[in-house]
Amino acid sequence: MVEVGGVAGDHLRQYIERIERLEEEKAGIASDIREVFAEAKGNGFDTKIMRQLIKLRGMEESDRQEQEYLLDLYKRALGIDFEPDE
Amino acid sequence: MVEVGGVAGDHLRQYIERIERLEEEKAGIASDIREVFAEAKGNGFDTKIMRQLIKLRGMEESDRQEQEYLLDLYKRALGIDFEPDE
Amino acid sequence: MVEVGGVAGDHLRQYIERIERLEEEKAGIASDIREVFAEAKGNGFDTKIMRQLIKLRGMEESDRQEQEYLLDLYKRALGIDFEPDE
Amino acid sequence: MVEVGGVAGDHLRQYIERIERLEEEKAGIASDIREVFAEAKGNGFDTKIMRQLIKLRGMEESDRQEQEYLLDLYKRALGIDFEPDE
DNA sequence: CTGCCATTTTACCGGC
DNA sequence: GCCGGTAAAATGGCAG
Repeated sequence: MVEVGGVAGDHLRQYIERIERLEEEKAGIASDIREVFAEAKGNGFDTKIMRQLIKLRGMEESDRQEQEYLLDLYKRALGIDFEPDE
Repeated sequence: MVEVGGVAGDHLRQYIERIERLEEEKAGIASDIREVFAEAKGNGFDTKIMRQLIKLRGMEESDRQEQEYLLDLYKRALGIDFEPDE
Repeated sequence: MVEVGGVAGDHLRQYIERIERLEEEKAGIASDIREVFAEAKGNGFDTKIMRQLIKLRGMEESDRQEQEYLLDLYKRALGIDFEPDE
Repeated sequence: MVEVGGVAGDHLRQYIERIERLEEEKAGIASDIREVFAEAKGNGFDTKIMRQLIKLRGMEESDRQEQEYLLDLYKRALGIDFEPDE
């Protein structure tokens, strides 16, 4: 890419403007997501837990199992039990 | 949030699904952005510089204002009560 | 706080310098922590799991239970099971 | 990491405990910093402005260099192959 | 595959 | 004491 102010420059500008437009859209959607969380929070839901849930749902089952397995393994290695009701 | 399987559960599900849909859209746009970068790269543009250009353009306003704000605070801290209008 | 360049200014400077010194120390320790993680990683440990473990250990038992309870509740509200071995 | 309760477990425990000790130190210093801010506030200083001052001082070098780097990239992007030394 | 960078998440602080 | 916004940490994704 050598030309500036010429054809290549125009192309560069077009790429950049397309990207900027897309990023605006992306930011708008991120804003929508924040709004939904805010609304849920306003109705008494715990957004932190909601985020955990969404992450779990999005996770491949195998990944989730692998992670649980490792965490359990490490707990054992440390001799921790973390009984739910103790 | 107390009901399970009842009204609250429905609301929760709706929030989660709305968010997941929005996140899909967002991921789609992120993918579009990547494609534009890839195309630009294929035409000989340096994507790293493009990213910096975009970042710079995005900062020009918001960040410059932040800088001015900081400088203003700084001046106030150095010149408190020296200005007539305080 | 009205004087600048006088007694109050000196005090301000001293406070700021004390804080900056403390923040340097803090940054140094943060760096040490990163090093330990890096070493552990080099010996085959999964640092993400380690972080989870450390967080669990540092958590109040009551908080941990509350969080687990809520996550379980929300899962039920969505009708998710997440059986460990299915 | 395969051994549990064996050598690997001991290593894990040692890493975790080292990190926890370091994090305690870090938390202690953070607490010191809070105290200094509190004392300054008690003597009539505005902690928000103090924080901005500290941030500004910290940015002066690193961030200014970043700005210069960005501007340099920018100029290169606008003037590629116009400079003799490229 | 490793390091880097952007995004996301968490923790903190000040105001109401 | 909560809530909002703001800074730090951590996770994930991408380029090289």
